[in-house]
Amino acid sequence: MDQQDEKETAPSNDAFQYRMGLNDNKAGMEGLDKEKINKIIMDATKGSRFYENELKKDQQVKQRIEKILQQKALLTSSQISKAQIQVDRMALELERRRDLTRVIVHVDMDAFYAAVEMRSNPELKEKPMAVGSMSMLSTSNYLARRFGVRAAMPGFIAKKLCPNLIIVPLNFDKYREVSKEVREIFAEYDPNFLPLSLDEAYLDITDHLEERLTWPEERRRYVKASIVQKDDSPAGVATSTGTCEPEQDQCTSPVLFEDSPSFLNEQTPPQSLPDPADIEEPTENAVVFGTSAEEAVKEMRFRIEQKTSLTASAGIAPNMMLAKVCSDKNKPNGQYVIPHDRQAVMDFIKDLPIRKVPGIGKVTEKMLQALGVTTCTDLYQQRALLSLLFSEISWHNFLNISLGLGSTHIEKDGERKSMSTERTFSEISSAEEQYELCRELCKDLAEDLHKEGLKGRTVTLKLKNVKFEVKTRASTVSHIVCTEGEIFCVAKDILKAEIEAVSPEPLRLRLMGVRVSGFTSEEDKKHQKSITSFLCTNKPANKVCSDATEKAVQERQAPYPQRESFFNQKRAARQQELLESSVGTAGTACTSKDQNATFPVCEEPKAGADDAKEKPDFTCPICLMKQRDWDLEAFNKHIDECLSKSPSSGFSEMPNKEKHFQRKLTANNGGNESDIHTNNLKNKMVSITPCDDLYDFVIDKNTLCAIQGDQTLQINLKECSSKNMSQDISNSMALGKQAVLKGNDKHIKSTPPSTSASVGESTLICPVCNTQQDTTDLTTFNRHVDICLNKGILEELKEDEVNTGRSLALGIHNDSTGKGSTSNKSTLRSKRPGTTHQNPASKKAKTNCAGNTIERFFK
DNA sequence: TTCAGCTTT
DNA sequence: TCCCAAAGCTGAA
Repeated sequence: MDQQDEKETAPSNDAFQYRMGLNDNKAGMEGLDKEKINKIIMDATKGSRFYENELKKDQQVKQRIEKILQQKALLTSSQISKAQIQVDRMALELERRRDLTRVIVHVDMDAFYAAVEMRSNPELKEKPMAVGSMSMLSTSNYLARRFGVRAAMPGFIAKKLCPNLIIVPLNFDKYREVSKEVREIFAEYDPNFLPLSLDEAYLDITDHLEERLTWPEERRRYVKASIVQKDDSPAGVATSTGTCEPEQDQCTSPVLFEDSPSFLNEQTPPQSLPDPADIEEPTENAVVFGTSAEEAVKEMRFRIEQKTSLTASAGIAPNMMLAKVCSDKNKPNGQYVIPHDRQAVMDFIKDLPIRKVPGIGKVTEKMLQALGVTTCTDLYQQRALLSLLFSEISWHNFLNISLGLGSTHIEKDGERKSMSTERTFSEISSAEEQYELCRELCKDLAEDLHKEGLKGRTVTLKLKNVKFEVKTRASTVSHIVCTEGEIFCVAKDILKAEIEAVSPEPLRLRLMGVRVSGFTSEEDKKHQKSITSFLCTNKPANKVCSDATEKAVQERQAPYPQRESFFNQKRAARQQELLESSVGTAGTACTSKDQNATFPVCEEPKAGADDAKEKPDFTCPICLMKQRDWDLEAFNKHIDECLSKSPSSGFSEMPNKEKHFQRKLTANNGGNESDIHTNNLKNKMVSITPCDDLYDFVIDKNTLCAIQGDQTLQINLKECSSKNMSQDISNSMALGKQAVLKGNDKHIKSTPPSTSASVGESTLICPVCNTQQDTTDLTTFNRHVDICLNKGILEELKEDEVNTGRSLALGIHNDSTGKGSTSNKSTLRSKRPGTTHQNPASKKAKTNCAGNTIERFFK
């Protein structure tokens, strides 16, 4: 927003002078002069931790400058001449491609938030006011700016500059509402306009202008409406009747500047003087706008003001870079145009300070200044030098700027690349509170991600300590994360590592943020769906398939008999048991929804057997890419390559069918967690057979975290008694409990399904065949489970083959049809749940448990 | 490629 | 008592 128009124009060696800006201090006006403002700010900040950190950052910039100057000193004249030739060649090419045909407009609302607030409360118009809080201001009105009160300044400092300053809290809903009205107008000039924020947008009005030429005068005629200030009630549409004279008291347009020129009397800057033939005389309250770009933009601004009683400034130029610079030129409530010819562009660029150019900020300005570059002319003259000292991207950018070039087509941003949330607070030093906060952030972020249907693989934790030092720590996991639990599982490990890094000192934080990036593309998602539904026969419908998909799937399945997988049969049996055992008890273990969830509702849409034969659809189980038109050999080779590329990891990356094995859950978390609080959990097998299925399990010191789709179950192990823990776990799962279970008071009280879980040495129940094993020895038990699993998958694959006509074989043995070849078998190793995620502190130390290797390949 | 920090808006 | 969100760049590993 208006941070741009508040961009400091004068560079400074002082870390704080950047808060200075235009201080127009008109004669007779109340306000402060520059020195006074500087002094007040300095007094208010000097010695603070923030100040110390700013000085530190300043030092770092100085070091960068020194480095670049050293590099410069090493350059020979021949290097520079060589570079000159290259750069000039490039400049020539850029010149050749210069496009002056588009008419790009950058529109920026004046002091937007402040103006909206003043519109709501006209009393504020006569007072210095700002929008924000004591910690930070978003913007200020022009009266407050005379005191040096500016955007991005903390409120408490602003108060020192201007004790009478009124600080109004932000109200985004209100700003969004007004923004919507403004955007409706933008859309009439360019339906593909690009909003940058609530108060700023780029428009390409080239097409509009062409069309405009054919418009009759009537279409360019607007009646000036009265603007009666009411709370949040802007003026009627511009063409409405019943207007009042501008001189009347109620007609307070524009809202922002009582001393600014009224719209129609506005002093047009010399460059933007319209062709006298172009503008037509207003008659009474009507005004007719001409057909030129300037007239169209004036009309747009007029309509914005009429509709919202807020003013906007605009820049008109052949490209986005120039348009943006222009919109700042006659701010507030003005516009500026650069005619569409090369000379006009070069004239405009000539003395333009580089700092005015979007993309060149405080640091870049200082670096360039150290090299003697302050204007765009300097930028052009030093082009060879810059090409040797800066990265390619940077010097290309500099060259473009110095030629007055910029993007000529307005492109909406591509797909979002990350999503984050962060919070600033007064110091938090207790680890417990930090984890709690981290969870809260994960929760918020998960909700936001859910709204946009995003899932990513990289979780970044941002921490700012009380010394204002910012740290970011990222962790990329092999599985997709999107739920609170999934994000938290990664984030909390990063946090833990950071807490431990400063131990025994506490980590003293003032900000924490969580970000998720590395989003799966639409294609990935599709393939992900394809592979998971292929491999998973028991995922609750809403977790993987949309309702529509599910319906379609079911319809497509209709001609085929409902097939029960080995696992499903076992599950169904357990369900039955569960239901029977819970009859008559309060708090039934499984809801009807749960029951539904145990039946195959999310199968891969199956084409008929013939179809399958005709159109082999090889989806690689590793990279999830559909490998169409490949022959078997190529496909297997592809999988082998994928496997060799794919990082070894915990079970979380396994396709869902393999996740069945996760129920063989060891409570030993990589060895370091030997102090698992609970009672006998250490190195013990926790066999969990919940009525719902396919959970990811994560155990840390105190928490067992079971994740399934959007559901996250957390069981605080610390607060579970060893006797009841298995029940706690199974109960939670049986009820699909989503709440965080904490403390005994929150434990589920209903009668537990007695057979679904077991803990400890006395009862080990095989999660596959569901029978109790007469052993307390872990190895023996694991062996049994392995045998069961292999048996199970074999049966299931056979069934699959019968039902789909697709031939599958187990790589560890011969294929069951006798037609397979083991020579080029591809292997998909299902890993034991040693670790479920990467611990940032020991990223490389992933646990790979032996045994239970399922090798399968598709044929 | 990934990560961490920085810059910019 | 000095914000928040997102993107892009850079240098290092």
